[in-house]
Amino acid sequence: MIDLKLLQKDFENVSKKLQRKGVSAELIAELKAKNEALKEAKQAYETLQAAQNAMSKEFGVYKREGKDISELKARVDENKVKVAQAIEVQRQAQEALEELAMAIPNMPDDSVPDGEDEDDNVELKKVLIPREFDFTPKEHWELAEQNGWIDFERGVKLATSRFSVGFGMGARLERALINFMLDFNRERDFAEVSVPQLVNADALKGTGQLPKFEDDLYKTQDGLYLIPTAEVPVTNLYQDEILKAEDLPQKMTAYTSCFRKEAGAAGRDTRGMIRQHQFHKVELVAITHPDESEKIFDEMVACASDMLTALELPHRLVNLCTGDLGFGAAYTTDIEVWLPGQNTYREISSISNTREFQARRAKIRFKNGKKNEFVHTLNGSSLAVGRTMVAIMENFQNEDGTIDIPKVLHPYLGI
RNA sequence: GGACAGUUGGCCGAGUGGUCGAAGGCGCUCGCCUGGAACGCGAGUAUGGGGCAACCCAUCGAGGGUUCGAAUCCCUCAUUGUCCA
Repeated sequence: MIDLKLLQKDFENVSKKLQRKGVSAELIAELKAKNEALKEAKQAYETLQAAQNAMSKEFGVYKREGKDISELKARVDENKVKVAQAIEVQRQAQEALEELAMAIPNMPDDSVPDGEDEDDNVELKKVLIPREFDFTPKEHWELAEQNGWIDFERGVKLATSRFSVGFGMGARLERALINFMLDFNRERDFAEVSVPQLVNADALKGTGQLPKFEDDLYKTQDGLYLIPTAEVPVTNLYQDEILKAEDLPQKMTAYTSCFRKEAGAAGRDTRGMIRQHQFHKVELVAITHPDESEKIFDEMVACASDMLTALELPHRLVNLCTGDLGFGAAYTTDIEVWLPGQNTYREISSISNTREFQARRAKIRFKNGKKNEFVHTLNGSSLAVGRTMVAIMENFQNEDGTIDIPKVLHPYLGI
């Protein structure tokens, strides 16, 4: 959630920044008006309630002294009606404000380039030079089927489209990658955590998936949701807590399955395992002191990029433009891996600094001296496991369709 | 699934209708004491919101109700423990 105090104090600036993110000026003005309306309603209620409380105290005195209370009770009863009305006004103002505020995205950092969509993202750097093929490289689904690694049809049989089944090396490689990634991250001081893969609505509100993106989530009959990313349970570990300054930063890594309806992606990446309803991902999450978040962001980007380098996978870093930036992010670096079969770079990791945006929603604070302040939260994939498999298949393929395994994974596969 | 018992501040723990945002203890902070420390003594020590401030509002697992007034009574839910199936 954006800082409503800042909105009041520096309306022009906040408005300008949010408009870069596509929020209309009218909506921002409305947010300010609703915030002011709530403040007014609160003050009205509190004044009446203070009177009510004072009279109630008097009541005790009257009773003790055996005085006649009928006149006092009449006054109190009269005020009570007003209090009830004021509460209702405040409740409505609160609801109206929250509904609006929760649907407003984070302000993009000044460093975020303007742009419509992914075509306007700015390349920061390339790492490793893609290999030259002396044959036409195949796409991963062909290789996956040829090697018997992935069975797409049986995935559909068991569930529906966008599900797949791993067999043999297809299954083993997945597990090897997960272990490799977790070990790699742990060596860089990201502590491993194992978290629930179903969460409640509060957790999803905390990280920003709810209320706006409910359509993309699988929901159970008990009101729990399957997580779309480990970012949700890991970040919310500290929901509604006040951390000690010396406990920061909290750097964590977690492996989970991720579940997404991909509601807005009809027709995109329908073949292969680029865009599945269920996929595996190793995630990095950091909870930091505000002064430290940019430094740790760089660490996270380096961690994911170095992991790809260790896997010998060519990739590039791009700075997301305003149009491609996620709801909660102040700025994001995507890492795109080279896919020779598709002859293009595709996203394999996305690292974001949300600054206070999630911390304010999830009420994650720390003691800064005497004062409680919001932490900064960051998250990033390192890496999406399925897409890493895709990248390995396409980059390590031989002319006969066999696939080599990156050296760094050999110990994990007993080769 | 059923029965019973819990859920109070950083922690432990008292509190069954008003002076309770909450005794007492531990911990922590500051001061005194000391060559320095321990001990001892004194003061302070929840969170959010509003106000320059005095101060005001809210919060005792969550939500609702009774009442002029609820940590305390009633209802629902969550959760923990123990026992039963």
